[in-house]
Amino acid sequence: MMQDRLIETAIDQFGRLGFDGASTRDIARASETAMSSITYHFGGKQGLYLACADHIAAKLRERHAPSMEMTKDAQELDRETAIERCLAIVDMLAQTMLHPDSEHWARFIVREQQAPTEAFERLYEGAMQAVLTGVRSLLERARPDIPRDELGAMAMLIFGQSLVLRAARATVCKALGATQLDEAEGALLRRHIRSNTLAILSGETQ
Amino acid sequence: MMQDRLIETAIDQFGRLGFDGASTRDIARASETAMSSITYHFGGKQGLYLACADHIAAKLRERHAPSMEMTKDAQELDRETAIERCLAIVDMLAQTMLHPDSEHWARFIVREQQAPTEAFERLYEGAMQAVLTGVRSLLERARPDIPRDELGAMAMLIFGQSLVLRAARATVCKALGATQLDEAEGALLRRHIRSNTLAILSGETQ
DNA sequence: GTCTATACTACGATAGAC
DNA sequence: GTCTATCGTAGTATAGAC
Repeated sequence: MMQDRLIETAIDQFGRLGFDGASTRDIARASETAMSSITYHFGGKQGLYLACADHIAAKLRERHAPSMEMTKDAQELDRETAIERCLAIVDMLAQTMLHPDSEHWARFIVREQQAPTEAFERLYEGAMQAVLTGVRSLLERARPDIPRDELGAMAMLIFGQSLVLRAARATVCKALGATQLDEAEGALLRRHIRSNTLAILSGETQ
Repeated sequence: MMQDRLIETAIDQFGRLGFDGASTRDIARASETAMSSITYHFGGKQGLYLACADHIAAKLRERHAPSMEMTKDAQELDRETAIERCLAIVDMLAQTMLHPDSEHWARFIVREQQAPTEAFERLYEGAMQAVLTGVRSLLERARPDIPRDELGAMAMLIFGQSLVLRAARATVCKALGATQLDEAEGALLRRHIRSNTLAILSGETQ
């Protein structure tokens, strides 16, 4: 399908060059079609951009479906199980950030975070919101000492350890003395993320 | 000075729109000068871009000079003092990420992280490297159980909690149910960053 | 040093053939 | 549904007046 082909290419180009930097000419050429196909299928550059956001949200939702399953019965879990599930979800997120496939669309998302447009709403409501809500309900069991309205903040701070692997990838590589993050570095980082998160979640219950 | 005026405007525009999205016409107009001033002072758009990176590095270096002072004698510190200083530096970083002034240049940096150019080298060598090295030496005292070649990774993961406040600002706001991060949200986040980091640094020494 | 004027290139959108 | 051709706009760079 030509539409998917265009979207895949566009996510890469938009992520790399930004909305203005990317050119519909180049996207069409790389997809081996005419520029006017974009007008036909998506109505224009803006329409293609939003279609990219929807596509990414769907991928994300699919990828984190197993994590979501683990948060369904959060209310009934004991503390240790809740902690263990949090660790599993955080590790899943870390793996996503380390996975080469995430390179293209992660750039797209990070860009939207800086200057949110309608595309960010689609990303958030289409995928992020569910993960955030799920983890929040697990944190409620794992850290009953924390007020409920502060759990969202805690979730984001914990996620930060994983998100930094994409959002500040260049610096992470420098810090590790590596040119890229492959199997060895990934394992090391995941190990530390796990033990750090465990330390945080095992914190005082008062 | 017209050069500074152009740089300030350019950091904002480049950060917001990316290298291609920003236009020298607009930057010149917003700086109330002619477009050809950019050619004269910086040689062209690319030169202006690199000058922005140098300017940001200098600002960062200045801002974190006190933190750097605290890492000078890291070798001689006892564990508790090393931990306390780490917490202070991490809090300083969090404050930087929360400070409204960082909005403009933080966007610039995050952009460079995604697709590093020569500007990233200038940012890293001009400012980030020193902070990273300093914190690594503190971590060596705070967590003697961690192999030395893994301390860079640890530093970045800990920083991640603060960096996420800029890199994923839009999602952080959603998670807090806020439209922006002001005094109240900032205090809450800093408090949790501190206690999370303390939990991590107080970890097993084997 | 700073301006105006201009040359040249590339962009997105669209009309119309097939 | 996909192509080619073209229009109008906006980009950077540069030459030359002051």
